[in-house]
Amino acid sequence: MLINEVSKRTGISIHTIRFYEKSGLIVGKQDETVKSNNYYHYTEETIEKLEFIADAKSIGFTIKEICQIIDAWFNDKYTKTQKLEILESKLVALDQKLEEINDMKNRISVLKEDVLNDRC
Amino acid sequence: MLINEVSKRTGISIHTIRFYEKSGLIVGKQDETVKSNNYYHYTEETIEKLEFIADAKSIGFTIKEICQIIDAWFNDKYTKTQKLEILESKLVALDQKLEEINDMKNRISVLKEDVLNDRC
DNA sequence: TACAACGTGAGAGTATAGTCTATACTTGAT
DNA sequence: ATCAAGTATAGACTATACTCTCACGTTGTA
Repeated sequence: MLINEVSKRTGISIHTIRFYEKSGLIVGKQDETVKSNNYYHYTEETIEKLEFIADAKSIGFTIKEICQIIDAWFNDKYTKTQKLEILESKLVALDQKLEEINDMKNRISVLKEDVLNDRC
Repeated sequence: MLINEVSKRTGISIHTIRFYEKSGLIVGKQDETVKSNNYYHYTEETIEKLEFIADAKSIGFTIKEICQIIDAWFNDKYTKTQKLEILESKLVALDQKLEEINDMKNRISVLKEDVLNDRC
């Protein structure tokens, strides 16, 4: 499928998709047999990746980190052991985030109590 | 205390502290009785705020959001009801983040299993 | 009194993650 | 054949959150 369809299916703008391609998150293929244009073609894999990217971004992963995860997922850039290490490190980071968020919830709850009881 | 001490106690650079002051997150007071300089003086409240800011930033709150929380905490800019609404909305946002992070943990665990079993 | 260390304000520079514009070529429907 | 809509490339622009530099005045110790 062409970029327009990818954009429509994911809700991610064409500009942003191109930006992600430049950043190495996704890869389109040009059809060698067609010489009149240099249009990029994308597959279902791109859709999957873009959906993953959207979720990963919303929880605070940077593009570099997302790139690592995608490489550990789709590419042969890393060995099996390296892939497992990368994924494990992300799980550890997520556990830490869970903890930090729970701490923050407690702190804000205390603030709320303080406001409620005019201690603030 | 002066900015240098604030910086040393919080580990936040003087530049960043000034940036936070410009952004409205913290406020220093100039001593009116001293006319030879215009040094800003900070209190323990500033230290508390800066520690809160560091934690809030690390879980993904933007400066605008942190500003809102601090105003709901220290300022009289908002009514009691408004303060409670702001704090409640942040708690809801944090609960949503917890959910998203747990979802991402599951997804990455699946990827890990796939790599482990050479399905990837 | 010299001078290093500290303080201020203004503004330039950097990194990240887009977002938009301009130019030019291609495709597809009429 | 025409022309709107789609595509590619390069590069400019924006927002956020710093980070650094410069110029210059102040303070405190030798």
